[in-house]
Formats: sequence, C-alpha cells, structure tokens
Amino acid sequence: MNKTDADAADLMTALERRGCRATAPRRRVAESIARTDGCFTAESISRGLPTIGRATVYRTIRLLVEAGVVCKLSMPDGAPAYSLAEVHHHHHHAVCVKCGAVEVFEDQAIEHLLRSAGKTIAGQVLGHRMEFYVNCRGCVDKVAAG
Amino acid sequence: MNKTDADAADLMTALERRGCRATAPRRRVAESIARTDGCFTAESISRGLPTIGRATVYRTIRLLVEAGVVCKLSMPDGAPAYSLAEVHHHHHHAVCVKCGAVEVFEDQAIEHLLRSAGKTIAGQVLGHRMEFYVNCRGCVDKVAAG
DNA sequence: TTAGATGCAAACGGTTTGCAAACCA
DNA sequence: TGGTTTGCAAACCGTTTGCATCTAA
Repeated sequence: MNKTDADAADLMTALERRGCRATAPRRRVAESIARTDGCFTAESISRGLPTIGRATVYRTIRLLVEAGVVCKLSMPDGAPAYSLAEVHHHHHHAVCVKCGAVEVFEDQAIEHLLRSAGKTIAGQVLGHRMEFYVNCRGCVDKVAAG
Repeated sequence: MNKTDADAADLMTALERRGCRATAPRRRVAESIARTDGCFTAESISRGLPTIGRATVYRTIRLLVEAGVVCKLSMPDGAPAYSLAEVHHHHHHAVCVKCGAVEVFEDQAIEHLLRSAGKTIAGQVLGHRMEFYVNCRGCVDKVAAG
C-alpha cells in the first residue's frame, strides 16, 4: 500500500469514526485529495471528479475538516484552500502562491514565542492563524532556468 | 480636532494623494470608518450608511486598502474584515471574536523570529499572515460579571 | 468642461440547501 | 427496511461590474 492509498484510507477511517458511511463518492473524493500534492480547493477536487456532485464534494471536505484530518488554510487573497492535516502536532504552512505546494512548518521556537506573545495580549487567546506565502524552491528554480 | 475627525481626515488625505477626488460619499465612508472602534466589515459600514450605494462603500474601502491606510484581516472563518492601519510599522492583530475589537500587536521578537523562520523555508518568502483570535478583556469581564 | 465618481441593478462565483431518488448497513 | 447520502437545481451571500447620470476640480 503506497502513501497515497494509505492517506485515502486514513481519510475514510476518520469519517467512519465519526459515524459517516463509507460511500463510493466519498471514497473518490478521499482518493482525489490523497493524490493531491500540496494544497487543494473544493473547486479543484470537484473539477477532477465531474461525475460527482459539487455539493457532495463540499460536504465531504467539510466533514473531513470537522474530523480534523484535513485543515483549512487561506490563500493571500482570502480564498479558502485545504491540505492534508499533520494530525500529530500543531503546525503552520508555507504555501507557494505559484503552484500551491504546501510545506508544513513546525518550529518549537515559533510555537513557544506565539504562546508567550499571546500572554501579553489582554484577554483570552482562543487561537491564532499563521501562514507564510512563498515561491517554492521548484518555482524559483523554474524561473531561474527559464 | 478629535481623534476620530483626525483619522477621517487622514483617510481622505491618503485618497487625495493617490489622485482620488474628495467626494461627499467617500467622506462619509471615511468618517464611518474612523468612528468604528476596532475592526469593521464592508457590510457593517454599508449598513450604517443606507443612503450610500453598496458599490461605493466597497470601492472606497478597496482604495483605502490600496492606499495603505486601512488593512485587511480575516476572521477565523475566513471572512474579510478591516481596521485602521498603524502605518508606521509592520504589525499584527489580535481580533476579539465576540465584539470585533482589534488590539494591534507589535513584537520585535516575533518579527525577528518570523524572519528567521522564513529563512529555513525552501524558496523565497513573499509574506506572511498572522492573527490572534481572542476574547478581549472587556468581553471576558462581561461574562465574569454576568 | 470633462474625467472621474455615483447609485442602481444585474451579474458573478463560490458555497449551501431543499428535495426526491438512490443507496448502504 | 430505514436512516443516510446523493445529485440536481435553485437559493444564497458577499462582492464586483456595466452603465447612464451626476459632480468635483
């Protein structure tokens, strides 16, 4: 079983754990997501699965986000995008604005600092959002070569 | 001249510097923004100025963002909101998810760390987004009192 | 005088919903 | 078999655009 299949299976398992049925359309959405390299949008998945209703794609992605196995992020213009969650630790993303590749970003120092910075804010910190917007290595090289 | 009037005047000045005309509708939008405490949405401004076309409100806010005197931020669900920019330094926001109050957040340590973290990312960092979501002191106290 | 700005209404795009039919357990 | 899920189409909502009319400079 390769990484992609394993990811797709994980997504389905997460749905089943939440009491959802493992239906064929959901499996195809899960496979499509697992096949994606980097981040994806509801639109991009839907476009790749023209025989499956848009509503089903949106509903499935929402369920996966609620299940915590897919996480929502925002492009610089605020448009929503998604990526497979690294479920084990809180993390952030560096999103390539050219190709959409997502680099997962974990930095204990950042986490620690965010937490202590949060303490200096009056009131109760509920959460934070942080994303880096980049031109990824691949895209930079492509431009240099071109 | 109080703070609110001064803010409104600053907004108009910024527009004029960009070659825009100082029209009555724009002045009213600017005043409405200056009067706002914390963050606002295009919708909230529009609702407060029912005699001014929605399109004008959206267009004016866009111009103000382009002029750099208003900055765009996102609520946790991705919905866009805005606040008066602190034009002099790069900064971040702590947005109260209950009342919308915005606390401006400048922390040299965070900036520095973000920059060095950026260096560990493969490729070219174009920018970042960071927001804290909080219950502000006022809202926390209100709950405690209630 | 005239380029730029306005307000209206219609278009837009992404997302959600209502519903009857199809389906999985 | 019965509660879920599906696909379709329509509704939705915030935002943008086209256009004839107005107006600041």
